[in-house]
Amino acid sequence: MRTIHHDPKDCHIIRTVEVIGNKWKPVILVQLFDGPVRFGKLRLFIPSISQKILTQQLRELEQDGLIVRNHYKEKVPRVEYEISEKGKTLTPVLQAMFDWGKNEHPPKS
Amino acid sequence: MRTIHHDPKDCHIIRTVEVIGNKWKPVILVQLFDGPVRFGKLRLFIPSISQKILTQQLRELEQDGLIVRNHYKEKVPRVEYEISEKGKTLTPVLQAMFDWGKNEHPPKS
DNA sequence: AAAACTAGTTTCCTAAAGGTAACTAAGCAA
DNA sequence: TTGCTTAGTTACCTTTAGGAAACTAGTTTT
Repeated sequence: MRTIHHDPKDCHIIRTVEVIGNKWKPVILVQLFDGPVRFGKLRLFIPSISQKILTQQLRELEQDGLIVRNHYKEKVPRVEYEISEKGKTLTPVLQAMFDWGKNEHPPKS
Repeated sequence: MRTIHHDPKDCHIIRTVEVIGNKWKPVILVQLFDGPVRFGKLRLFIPSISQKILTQQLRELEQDGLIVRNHYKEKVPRVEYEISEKGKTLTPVLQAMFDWGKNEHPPKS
């Protein structure tokens, strides 16, 4: 895996980090792996994220083609986010991160 | 994988992100998976990182027990960094990130 | 004695990320 | 018509991350 990167974009790891290497995106994506979720439910599932940041991260994930936003214009506005086909290719990454946090780096006491 | 996290630390993904979810740590760790590397070599392998940030990230990785710093007091100072046993448990995470960047998110043109 | 090499540290600065709180718009319900 | 709900937006601010450049200290080569 060791190589010199003249252009940072030549590094596979750097490109991955640019897409999901921030505080919230992995958390959001994991929620969506179990099926589509509404905006309000995401706020419930991740209480420590602010509304502004949640919206912002969802927009970026949509722009990167990892999730799909479905706006149902019913009586009351309903917006559901679901993982895209490209998003599903991240399963091994997120599963490995989940497993590591669970098994190799559990909360202290 | 979906669960409500009252305390953010209860989320396995969040704990993982806190340790390796920044711009440089995954890149540094990947370099070390192929064997111990000297400070100067790391700078060559990752030309886009600044010296200050490289030192800082290495210190944090050492504090988190993911790497080991070996200072050989020879004629000319020689410092080698190597992956620790705990660091090796991150292999599935970093391998998945590497593979995703390579196969599912290649550089455009 | 001067210059170079290794592995840093220090200071100062900019940019990006994240957070709080208040506001919005459309529809519905009392 | 006042208020509730959903899914936001906006303005403002703080914190964190990252970077450039200069300096350091011990040794070694010329």
